[in-house]
Amino acid sequence: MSGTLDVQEAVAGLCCPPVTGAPLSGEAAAELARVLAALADPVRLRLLSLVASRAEICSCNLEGPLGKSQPTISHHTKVLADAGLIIGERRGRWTWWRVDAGRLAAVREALGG
Amino acid sequence: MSGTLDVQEAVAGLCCPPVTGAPLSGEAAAELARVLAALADPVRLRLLSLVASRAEICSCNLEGPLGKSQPTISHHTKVLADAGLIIGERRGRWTWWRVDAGRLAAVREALGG
DNA sequence: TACTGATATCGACGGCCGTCAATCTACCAG
DNA sequence: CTGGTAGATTGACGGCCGTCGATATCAGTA
Repeated sequence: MSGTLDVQEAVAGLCCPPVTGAPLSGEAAAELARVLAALADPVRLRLLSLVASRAEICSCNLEGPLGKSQPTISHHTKVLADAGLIIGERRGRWTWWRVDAGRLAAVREALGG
Repeated sequence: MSGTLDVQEAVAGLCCPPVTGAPLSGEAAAELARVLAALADPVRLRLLSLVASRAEICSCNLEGPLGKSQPTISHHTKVLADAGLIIGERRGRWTWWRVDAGRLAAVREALGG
C-alpha cells in the first residue's frame, strides 16, 4: 500500500534481504538458515507437498503416504510449524494442517525472488 | 523456445515440480533437499551473498569477512559448488567464484515460484 | 467415571555435519 | 630447481538431527 514498503514487507516474519543483494548480516543469515533447515529434509518436503495438495490435511493422513512412524510424523510437523511454514489447528481429536503460503513466498524472496 | 517447455525447463539441473503442486516423489524430494541442505547454513548463506555481491570473488576475500579458517571456507565453497549454486574457476594461483543465478532461480521455482 | 483413539512428548541410538590443525598439491617468482 | 603462497584434502572432535519404542496428554464416548 504505502510507497515506503518494499520487498521485505511481504516477508511474513522473515526479515532477510535477498541473498542476491548486499552481503547478509550474521543474524539475517541465521534466521534464513533456520527456515531452510526445516525445508532441507526429504520427508518434510514430501509432507509439505502433501499438505499443500489440499486445503487441509489431518495428521492421520500423513503417516501412510510418508511411511514413517507416528512420533516421527509428529516431530516433522512440529519442525515445519516452528519454522512457520505450516499451521496446525486442533479440532476434536484430530489436528488439521495447512500451508502458510506467505511464509513460503518469503523464503523464495529471501532467495533472490 | 518450444511451446512444449514449461516451468521445469528453467530448472537448471533440478527436476523438481513445485512443492505447492502435486505431492513430491521420494526422488524429487531427496534432490531438492540436497540443494536446500547446502543453503541451510548461516556461513554458506553469507558466503553466497558475498559472491553474489560482485561479478566474481576470490577465495582469499572470503576468509576475512566470514571469520572462518581457510579449510572451513574451502569446505563451504565445495558444498555450494557441489550443489550447483556457485561455480569456481581457477586462474593462476587464485580461485574465482560466481553465482549460478539459474540454479538459484530453480530452487525458488521448486519452492512454489 | 472409565474406555478408546489421535497426538504429543521423552529417551536413546546411530549417523551426519561444521570446525580446525596439519598436511598435501599446484602455481608462480627468482 | 627452490622458495613461497593459495587452495584443497585429511583426520579428528563435538554437537546436532532423524528415527522409533514407550509413555503421557487430551478429546470424545458410553
